[in-house]
Amino acid sequence: MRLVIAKCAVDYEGRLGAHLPEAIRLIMIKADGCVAIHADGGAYKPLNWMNAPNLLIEHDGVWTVTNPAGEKLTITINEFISDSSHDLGQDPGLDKDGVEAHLQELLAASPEVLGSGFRLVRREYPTQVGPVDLLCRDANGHAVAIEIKRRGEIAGIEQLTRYLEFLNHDPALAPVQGILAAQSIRPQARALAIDRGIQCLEIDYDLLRGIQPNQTSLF
Amino acid sequence: MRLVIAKCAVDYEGRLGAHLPEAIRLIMIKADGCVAIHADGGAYKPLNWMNAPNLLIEHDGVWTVTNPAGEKLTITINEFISDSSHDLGQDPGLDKDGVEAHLQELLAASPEVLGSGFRLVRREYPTQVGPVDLLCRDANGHAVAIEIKRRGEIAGIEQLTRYLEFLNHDPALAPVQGILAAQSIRPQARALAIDRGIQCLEIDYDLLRGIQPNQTSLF
DNA sequence: GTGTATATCTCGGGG
DNA sequence: CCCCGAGGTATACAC
Repeated sequence: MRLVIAKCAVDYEGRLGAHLPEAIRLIMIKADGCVAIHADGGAYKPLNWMNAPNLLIEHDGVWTVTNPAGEKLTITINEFISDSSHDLGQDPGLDKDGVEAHLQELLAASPEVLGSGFRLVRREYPTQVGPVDLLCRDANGHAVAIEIKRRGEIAGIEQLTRYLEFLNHDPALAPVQGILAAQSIRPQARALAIDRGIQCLEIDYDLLRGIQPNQTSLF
Repeated sequence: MRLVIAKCAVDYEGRLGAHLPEAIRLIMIKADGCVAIHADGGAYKPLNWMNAPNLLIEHDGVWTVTNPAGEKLTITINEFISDSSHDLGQDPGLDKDGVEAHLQELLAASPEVLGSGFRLVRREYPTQVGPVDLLCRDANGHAVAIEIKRRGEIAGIEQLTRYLEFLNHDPALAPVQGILAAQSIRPQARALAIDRGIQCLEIDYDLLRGIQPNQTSLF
């Protein structure tokens, strides 16, 4: 990784156009060739950037970064303040815990949590407007579509509403009931769910993680 | 801005849990106090981060960053390789060109592109659930709500659906037709649009930019 | 502060 | 390769 502190102006032409007037900034060049310009505020977003793969040409204080998509970043450097390089090596990567995928795995393994007698038909059940997280049958054999979220918000209800709209076009499934399953559900999402006849279920992630799939019916 | 290259392990506990095993990384600390951990690939996203406002405590090679929301980032440093600071000053900020607002300006100036005989009623027509990008009247004088996007996706159809729902409460407007105008429209968005009786229009931005508003009716 | 809409969104997965 | 959905989305703006 190369880190350059420099007084520079930056121009981007690609998906849109963007211009940065001259100022002192950090230019970060990573081992994979990607480039990011950072100001001294806002942890997350660079002011300008180019992702790999791309081509960096340094010529007389003007750096040109181009990529196969035809995007172009031009860095005009008027004063170098610092320039250093370090070999960081390969990163072992990030372990995450508690994302939606985990919740989906756990619920797929223990559909009883969603309702007594529930059994899983399949995960990621496809529709014309995207896949439903879980499709189940309830104790009476009726189809139930489950949308899983870490945080239940209005968008989740909208999403489930779309799926139900299309699932109910299929006579082999209709009528399909809907459940929003989330670790927490905001009052507005709950209100909208009630209005649309969608059931809300708050799921305790830690509790669920403790349930072994083959022990749910044991005493 | 302080830049530290160090062999470190990182733990985040907050909206989810995330763990980074020990490796050499860049730790970036900005003037506003926010912290970002970068590996040597992927220009945009840090591996871990904490946005301002937060509190950074350095204690014996263990850095603890906490914020008011109760999130916590722990950086355990086993070896410092480099540690430098620079005063970057205030950044003048970024100028952008070619975002949705531009498309809206161009379509507002040339409503004929949306349909023969279309005329503009107003931009950002207010409703209870947010402003409609364009409200027009078609050749027959019927109201048409236009939602403008660079890329037409499902969210745009949902948005327009909400607007239409409320616009149709107004007897002076109802019935209101809907159009999604975008540079490109995804198949799922198109499917949902058809299902809801919303029209899709793909707009050529470059072509539109070439049209002069007062020349559309000239030969 | 909450809610809503945008983003050069990034990133990863599946067909 | 495109398409789609999740994200610790972040960020800006209106109410």
